[in-house]
Amino acid sequence: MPKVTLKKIAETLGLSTATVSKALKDYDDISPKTKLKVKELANSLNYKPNSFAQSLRNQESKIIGLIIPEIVHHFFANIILGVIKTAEKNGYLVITLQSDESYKIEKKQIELLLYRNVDGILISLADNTVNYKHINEIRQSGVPVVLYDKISKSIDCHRVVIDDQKAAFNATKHLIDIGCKKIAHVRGALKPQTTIDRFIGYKNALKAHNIPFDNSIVFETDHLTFEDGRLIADEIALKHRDIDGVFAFTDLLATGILVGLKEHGFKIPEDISIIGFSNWFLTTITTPTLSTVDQPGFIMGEEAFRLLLEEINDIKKGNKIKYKTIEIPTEVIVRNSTKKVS
Amino acid sequence: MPKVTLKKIAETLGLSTATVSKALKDYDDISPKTKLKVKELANSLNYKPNSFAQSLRNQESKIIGLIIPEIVHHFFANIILGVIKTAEKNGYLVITLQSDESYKIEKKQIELLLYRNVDGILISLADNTVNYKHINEIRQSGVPVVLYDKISKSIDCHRVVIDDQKAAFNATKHLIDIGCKKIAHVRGALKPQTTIDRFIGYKNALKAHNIPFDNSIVFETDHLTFEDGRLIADEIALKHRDIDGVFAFTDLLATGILVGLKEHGFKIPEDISIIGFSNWFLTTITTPTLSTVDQPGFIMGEEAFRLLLEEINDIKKGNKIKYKTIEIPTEVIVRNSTKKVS
DNA sequence: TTTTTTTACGAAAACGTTATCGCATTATTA
DNA sequence: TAATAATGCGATAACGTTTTCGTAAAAAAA
Repeated sequence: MPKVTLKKIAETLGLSTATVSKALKDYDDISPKTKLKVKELANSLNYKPNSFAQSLRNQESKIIGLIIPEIVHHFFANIILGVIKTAEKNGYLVITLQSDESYKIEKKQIELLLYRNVDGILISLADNTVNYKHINEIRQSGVPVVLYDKISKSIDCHRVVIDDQKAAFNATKHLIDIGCKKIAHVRGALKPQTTIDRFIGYKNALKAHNIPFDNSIVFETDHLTFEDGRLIADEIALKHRDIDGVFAFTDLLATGILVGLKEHGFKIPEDISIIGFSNWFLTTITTPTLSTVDQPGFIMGEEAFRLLLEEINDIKKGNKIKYKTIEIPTEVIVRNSTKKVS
Repeated sequence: MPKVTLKKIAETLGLSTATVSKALKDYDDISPKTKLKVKELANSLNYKPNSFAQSLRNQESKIIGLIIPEIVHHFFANIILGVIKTAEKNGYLVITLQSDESYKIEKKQIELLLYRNVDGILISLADNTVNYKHINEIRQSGVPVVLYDKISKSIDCHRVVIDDQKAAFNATKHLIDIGCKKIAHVRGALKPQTTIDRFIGYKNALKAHNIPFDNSIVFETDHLTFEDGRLIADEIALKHRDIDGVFAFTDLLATGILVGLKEHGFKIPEDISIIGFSNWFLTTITTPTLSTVDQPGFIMGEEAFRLLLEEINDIKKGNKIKYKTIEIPTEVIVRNSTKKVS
């Protein structure tokens, strides 16, 4: 299987590689007959241009990099899908890497991607990333970056996010609307901005509806696991039986709480309503099914790629770039774990 | 940010690009002093070789393609992770694509990857792929392919699989071992080989333990969904109350059955034991937690990449290749949905 | 017919790297 | 001292493509 190149086609046809190249690209200084001949031969030989040569010549790879903190995760898997599918439609392929939520790995992977001359990078910052030199290095090498989901406000670039405050506000408001009076919040550690924002949204909703904020029913946990959810359920059953609504930071946590409370004999949603966050698949198979806030990963991935493409093209055209932050709307999904108190 | 190339380094140092290139690569016909000078300058200028030029010159991309039927899926996400991490360790990056379980898309994506001159392709066949011309085209173009998970025995290449028959045998055997006498099997449609193999494993286990096979308690469903599981639970509750064990084709199905049976008042595992397949995350959060068969995605991805790399290197060295099929061991994970009848 | 325009193609450089040779210069041996 | 060997570097071609520019030949206009 000898590689078929422009040169080979040119030789068999008695033309120059220049002519062949132009014929295939429909340049208008090539006669229709020549074009036809060339295209026919190219087809029959199953000619595929060598993408390295093209990339080298055109200074673009048509490949972008995607850095994800954790692939095995419903939300992020959806992001990958959104990015990949949109990229493919636009003639781009995607190299995916997982940072394991580590700044060090994130940094190394960025270098890896730059070395491969990707046309752009999509990145969701690792939780322990607090230093943005590595991101700025990307920009200095002229490669566009778009931040998605876990962003930093101190990096000037396109961003795709959800409004965590608003989403949390609406989740809490839903509990209030169905009649909950004593609403707990279960959250993670302080670090990621999302934790803070959802907490703020929760407090804002209480305030907006004249419900006093009570810090003793804000539960903090480090691990955001199912098991942690159960432990918090124990605590609620033991010390806070007057709670009638729970807004949890993630669906997994919410599921743990749900199961834990059921084990303590609480009826969900009759005794306590529970709402989670993210709309993971598992929320559809709990008993009762879990109300949640949909965090649309696919759309976020889609939009992130679109923004990146926009910037790539703007750079090509020499347009001045005005960085945007796109906010993807979230939606409260009401299922059976929250119910109007009648 | 002008690109720093070999030429630039050569010019500032009064050397030729050839010398610079060789100095950086520690050729032994370059003096130590020159090497030092070159490396220092390269470092301080933050020189990164242009990977297109290298690829063009060396005829290798150090990129492989990975085609997955469905990314948003616990097992496949783990495969991606296994591939990506192992590839990264070995200096390769991975372009991931999703075939949506479609032969047509799969075919198009293979072309996409070949056009980009990937050094190899990892692919799990789409359920509706019955024609293997597209796979053979990969091989004809000299690019190695490794099939993983959903393979075809009629394609001669490296393969990574689990032994579905053995795994299903062991799952069923586990039910028998704990004392189940009337064991149902819930399976999918005929098409994928996995369906057939697990069914065979189930039957073999019955036979090996002198339990008569009863086709009326083999339930077939098209969708492999949670909801389908519930429907089958209805059927069991209605017509087959003597069943004391269920081996389901997937964890999701098993979860549906578990929930459905509980709603019908069955105690799990006291009345009926249930075992699923794949060890998805959700099996750890059902009540009771679900016994299952671990299908180790990460390891499969890891091994698939290793085989691919082996073939890439064998081709380089001109070694003759003997195709292997690696079987990744599975393991029955006993949780609370199966219990010894005392 | 001659001049001008149009048409159709090719030469050549460029993208950045690598590896084979060959050739000076210096060091070693006779 | 002369012949030989080792050392250190550079010229060059090659990987395959794209695009600018130049130039023949053919067509149109004079």
